[in-house]
Amino acid sequence: MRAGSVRRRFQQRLLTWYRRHGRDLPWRKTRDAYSILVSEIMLQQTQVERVIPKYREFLKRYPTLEALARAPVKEVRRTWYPLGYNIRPVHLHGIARETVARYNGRLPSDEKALRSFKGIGPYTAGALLSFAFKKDAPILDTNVRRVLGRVFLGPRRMKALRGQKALWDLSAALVPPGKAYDFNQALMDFGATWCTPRQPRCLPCPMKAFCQSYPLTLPNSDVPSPLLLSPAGRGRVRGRGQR
DNA sequence: GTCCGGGATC
DNA sequence: GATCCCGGAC
Repeated sequence: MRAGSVRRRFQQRLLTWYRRHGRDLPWRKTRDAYSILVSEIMLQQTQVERVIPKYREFLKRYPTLEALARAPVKEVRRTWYPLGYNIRPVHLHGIARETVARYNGRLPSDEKALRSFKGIGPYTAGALLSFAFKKDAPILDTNVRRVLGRVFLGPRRMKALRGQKALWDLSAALVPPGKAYDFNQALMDFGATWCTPRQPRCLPCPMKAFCQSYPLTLPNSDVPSPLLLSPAGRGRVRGRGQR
């Protein structure tokens, strides 16, 4: 199968999967860049279920970037509690103030300016470009890394991977022009709810015909082999992941 | 009780 | 690579 063909099938199948299985999340109902920024900062290292109520509370208290910029940072930290990683509200507040001071209150929509803010790294920049500004930008977080690694590379080439550039390039090559928003949201949902770290749903997976990791069996879902349980075996076992 | 997962910073 | 925080899996 040619690479371009796999790419198109992946795009098409992912978007079809998303129409049926995509999550209904509050930050997908808005076009307001500031609201999307708040959601993305909250979603760094924090699960969706914990973010949802705090996202609503935060936006009620600070409905606009200007309102957030006016607030004392100490109060913003209190509002943030108990989401954790408490440098994040400080960064978010700094982004709001800097945007008011340097960008006339409008979040910049180019990557370089976004990355210049503390608290916006490679992932969040891509998320803002595609989700808030509807640009054809790639994203790469651990969900996406896992999905693309499994489907396009397989375990061998994944292991051989050094940095992340190859996966960024792959993510970029996959974005269907004009559909980055839906496609990237779909990638996130697929990684979070389907192609999960543990017990991925391989059997009903729409990608299994061309997935480089199908069928995936995790080390800890194996039936314990007699070798591992025997006295001779036990002495040589070093935790999970034996090959 | 311990381990795993998860972006950005330094 | 260490650090930040916490929920959930085991």
